[in-house]
Amino acid sequence: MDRMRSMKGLAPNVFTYNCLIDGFCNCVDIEIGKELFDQMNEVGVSPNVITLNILVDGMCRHGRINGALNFFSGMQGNRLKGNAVTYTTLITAYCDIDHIVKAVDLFDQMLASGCSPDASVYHRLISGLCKAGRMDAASNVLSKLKKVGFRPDIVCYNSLVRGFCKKNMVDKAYDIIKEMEEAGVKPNSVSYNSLIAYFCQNGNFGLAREAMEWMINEGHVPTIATYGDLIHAYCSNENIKEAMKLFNDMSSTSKIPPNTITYNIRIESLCNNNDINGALFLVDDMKAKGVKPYSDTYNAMFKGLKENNLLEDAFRLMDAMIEHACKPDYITMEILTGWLSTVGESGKLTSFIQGYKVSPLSE
DNA sequence: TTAGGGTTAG
Repeated sequence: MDRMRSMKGLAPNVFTYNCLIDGFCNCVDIEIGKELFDQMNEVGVSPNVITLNILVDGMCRHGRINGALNFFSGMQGNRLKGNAVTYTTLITAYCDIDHIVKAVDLFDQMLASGCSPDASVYHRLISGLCKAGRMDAASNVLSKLKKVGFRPDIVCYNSLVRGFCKKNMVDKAYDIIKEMEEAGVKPNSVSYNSLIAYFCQNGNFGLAREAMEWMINEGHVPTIATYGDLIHAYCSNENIKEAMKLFNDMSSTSKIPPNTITYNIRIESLCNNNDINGALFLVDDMKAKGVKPYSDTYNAMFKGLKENNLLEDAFRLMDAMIEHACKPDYITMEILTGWLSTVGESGKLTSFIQGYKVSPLSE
């Protein structure tokens, strides 16, 4: 931009600034984005609503949601009014941090300010309310959405199905599915998976498998999440045989190979049953199948190894983490700190944190 | 040429 201005004598316009601010907000530094915003005013380029939205979104993405709201409020007093995009961004951000009251408040504020919401604003709010388990309010917003002439889409319906299932209101979930069919929005695998998850959580394997059949008859294949739910539920109910069967079916018949989460479910279950060798075998199996273990895989293992005080195996896995650049998270640290300090191996932990291997059998 | 992407498993 500097070269454009000085060498070509071209003045940057609002597009130039918006692109630049977006770049700084997304990957470098919000403060520079704000400085550029101030600079626009100094050089007489008027920011538009897109400039506002870029900054609001940037602040939200950097966890500065209240800062974003303050910035927005400050602008509203001046010449910049928000639009549906501004409100969607803020409502989504507040929903994500479970400040659902604030999200609803912003929605009301939008209506009061005369800014007309689009379908997206309704969708986000419904999704947020469903996640928060506020199904009455979600149903309410759904009615409003329809009243003003929008139509819920598949994602919006799925939020509702899931929300009702989580609240043990499965009849309501079925009502939504019925409504979807009537509205010509075909339930998809996500819709069925919500029902399957509900039955799994209640240990109702008969109905879970029935829902899976229903899903298949409707032309949807079970997904990695379908299998994950079922395998987890079978493990929790100590029906390891059935869990194993599904796990093996995944690679052979279903052509959906188990992923990291599927492995984690089984590894956790084996560790809980003190079958450490079985769990270690699965970690090797992951390697053989090219499935990458993440910190939670290691955490499950460390927990099991700690219970059984199998230090050498833990050192081996700590090295594997270093080798594969898998970063320990706070859970890893919690498990290892407690364990290694009681057995007088805190030195290993220090090396581990610094990214050095710990295993080479120190004297 | 610039802005918002929301639903599923551990």
